Amino acid sequence: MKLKINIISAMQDYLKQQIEAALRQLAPDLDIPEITIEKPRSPEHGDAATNVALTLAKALKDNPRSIAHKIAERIDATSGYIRSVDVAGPGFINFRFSDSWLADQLSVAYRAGSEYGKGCLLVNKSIQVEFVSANPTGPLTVGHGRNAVLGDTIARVLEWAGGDVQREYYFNNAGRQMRVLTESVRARYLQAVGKDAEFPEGGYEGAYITEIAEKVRNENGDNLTGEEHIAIFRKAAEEGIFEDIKQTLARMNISMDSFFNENTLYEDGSIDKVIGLLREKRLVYEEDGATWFKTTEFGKEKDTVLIKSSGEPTYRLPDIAYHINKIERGFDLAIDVFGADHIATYPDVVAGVKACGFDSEKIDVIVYQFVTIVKDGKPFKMSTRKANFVTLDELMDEVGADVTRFFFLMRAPGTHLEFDIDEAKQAGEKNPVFYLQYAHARIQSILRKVRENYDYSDKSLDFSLLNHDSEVTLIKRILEFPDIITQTAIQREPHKLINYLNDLATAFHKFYHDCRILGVDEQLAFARTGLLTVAAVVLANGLGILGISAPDRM
RNA sequence: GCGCCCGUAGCUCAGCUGGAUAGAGCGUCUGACUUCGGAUCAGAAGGCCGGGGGUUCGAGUCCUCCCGGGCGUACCA
Repeated sequence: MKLKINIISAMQDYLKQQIEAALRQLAPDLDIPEITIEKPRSPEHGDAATNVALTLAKALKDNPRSIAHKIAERIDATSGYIRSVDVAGPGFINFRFSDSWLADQLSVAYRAGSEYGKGCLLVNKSIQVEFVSANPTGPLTVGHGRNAVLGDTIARVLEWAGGDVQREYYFNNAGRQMRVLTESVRARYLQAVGKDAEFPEGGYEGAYITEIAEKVRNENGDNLTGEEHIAIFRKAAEEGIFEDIKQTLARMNISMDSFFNENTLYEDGSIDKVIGLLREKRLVYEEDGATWFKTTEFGKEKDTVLIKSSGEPTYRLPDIAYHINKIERGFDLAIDVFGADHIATYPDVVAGVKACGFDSEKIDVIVYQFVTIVKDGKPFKMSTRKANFVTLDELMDEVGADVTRFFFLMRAPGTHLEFDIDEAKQAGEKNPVFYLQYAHARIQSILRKVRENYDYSDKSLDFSLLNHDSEVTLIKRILEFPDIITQTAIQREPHKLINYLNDLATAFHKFYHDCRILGVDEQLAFARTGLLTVAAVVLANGLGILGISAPDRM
């Protein structure tokens, strides 16, 4: 389905219907194409425009402008929806919304109150968003931040579109990573109690490892030197790190609904079942002691190992089983959020799920490009193992959770994000997030003053009094909000919501400079108060979807 | 080598899936309230949209070939 943003959908439907009716009169035999209505870039071209006349020039054997005129004169401009229809440029038809229609729509938004913007696109859809999914080998880093914030924000916007959303964190506490981690903790422990321990090759060097080792020592004493105590270190490492991770997420306004341990897929036989199903389809074979998946059948250059000759599965096998598990749990849609480095696994998983007879269409992926950390003016290479990373907690200590979330969301997921630590730190007052928050706080301040000075009542608000350019611009922005949410939910690109909120805040600030509330005619003052009430709702709701606070004072 | 992503103002990035004169923030320069919050607003400067071909009424957007970055391309996760 083609869906254009920035056009109020009711208006869009109305215009389409009008144009179709005109076309049926003009050319009864014509196969009417999908009519696109868009918002022109320049306000001079009206509030909405269509290019049908240009696209139909060939089919109708007429020049676009002539067609456009014929359509335009068959459209009723006195219906209440629009106040003008014009033909312009090479054959565009431009429409202008009527003041009364805008006032009516604003009134609808006003009555919706804090619910304004909620949609029904995904109502009755159960959706799972899986994100973060970092194995418990260390604190979350700035690198994980983009994943976490994107996943949570997309979950929020899907909820606003009516979806029933579950946030899930998938982890593996049984693989090689965890063994190395455990060995690292144990080595630090042994060193602490004065034993001559060799630090494992490629072990985790962060200070948090030493802290966990210290904790084990405090709780269990100095006698865990034998190999038989390894489980204690493992458990301490996993639990300690997971606690940190959950706290970090909570600080960022993120709360998971479920944690899924990869291990359950082994325990409940899912792994064996997948291998069995793939074997039935003759997509699996043994070679060199390993079990291979015939990914060449799906256009890949090489087949892929599912079970190593050591008998240990690669991560791809549980990944397939896990996604089948999601579908079996009944989700209508299962979204994965992962970084560009995992892109290669996605086709294998989809192919595996499909081959096992499940509907892989229900799986969707959001791939985001890497975050380049810039520190002291130069790129900063990070590695969890080497412990030369910046943790999310450190970042939030410096700039706060709101700024952190905003930075990760302000760019399209598909583009590389440059996160300049120094800039974020010194951002302070000029930070873009404050522009939005300030607009909200400023409106709240005005609303407080109105309550102090007037006996404000919304019983008989007359929004048709709002005719100033700045008022009309703000109203139009406000009316775009529900469509922006729908669009963001479909495209899963939260930066579009940010751009919109920026435009909205700009429209408000402009209004503020041009139009006063205190001291003008009371009916007008009340209408403006109503307008600002809705503007504040949109800012608060928009920021809420981004997981960012909307302060009343700052 | 092959696959995916990216290349737009000095810097960081938008650009509504092919529309009209390519935008914003930061930075630079110039202006603006004796009343609602100057964390604001108005204006200026700044561009061969990496480059060449092509597709059509129309290309930053689509196809192709180069150039330049990132990430994959493991019996690592």
